[in-house]
Amino acid sequence: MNEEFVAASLRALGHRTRLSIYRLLVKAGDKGLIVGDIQKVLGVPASTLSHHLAKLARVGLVSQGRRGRKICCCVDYDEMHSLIMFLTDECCTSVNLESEYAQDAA
Amino acid sequence: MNEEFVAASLRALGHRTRLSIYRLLVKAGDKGLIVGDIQKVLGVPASTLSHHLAKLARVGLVSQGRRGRKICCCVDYDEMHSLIMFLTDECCTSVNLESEYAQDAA
DNA sequence: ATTATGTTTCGAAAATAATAGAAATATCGT
DNA sequence: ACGATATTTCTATTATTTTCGAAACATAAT
Repeated sequence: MNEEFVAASLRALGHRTRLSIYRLLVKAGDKGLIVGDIQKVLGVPASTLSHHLAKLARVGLVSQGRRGRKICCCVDYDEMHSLIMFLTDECCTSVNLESEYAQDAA
Repeated sequence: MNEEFVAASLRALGHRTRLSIYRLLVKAGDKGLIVGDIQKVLGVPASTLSHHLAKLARVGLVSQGRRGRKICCCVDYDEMHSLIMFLTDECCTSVNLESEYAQDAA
């Protein structure tokens, strides 16, 4: 996770609609959500939604897979964990680092 | 921390230069850094840097205070902690959702 | 007061991102 | 093969962001 990639990931999440999409997918859990269902919930035009999903997928935060003629979207938790880890380790005080070290110590 | 504010904060960090600025300030620690010093390290024109700092300050990730004719910039760790907490609680695994479903089931 | 220093605001250009309708693509059911 | 459904790609428009020089502003030193 280099700085450029982290910035791109944060930028992907740093948009109202995309953050809503992401949180919706988190709520949906492992089985994910069909693009059409996301559209119904958020009321975004199909092409706009597709554009936003592509942006989330490009940085690996969301994965997509075809299921018949529908496409299922899923959160990639590893990616979010890496992101949170970066923010915690590289963008926080040593207070946080202490707790991490504590885990190592324990 | 509502969704709109979180999106704005992520957007503020989702830019190469601004993420570099932020990390630089984290490294600097509690005493922070003078704008001019940030400029020397990153080699960004003064007006551009000022614009980026304003963007980080607007969402509270960075605070600025005048010290004589210089201006000192400091990371606001609470803000970053809130952000990380949001991502952890609202954008992570179903561990959280289970507890939600658990409420329904209970 | 004047000058030097550090930073911001102004203003305008260039780059990037967001939006969405229409056409294209992929798959299913018949 | 054909029509229906789900989604993407194309294309264009509009909106936002980034960039940075020049001018303005604030403070300090003389």
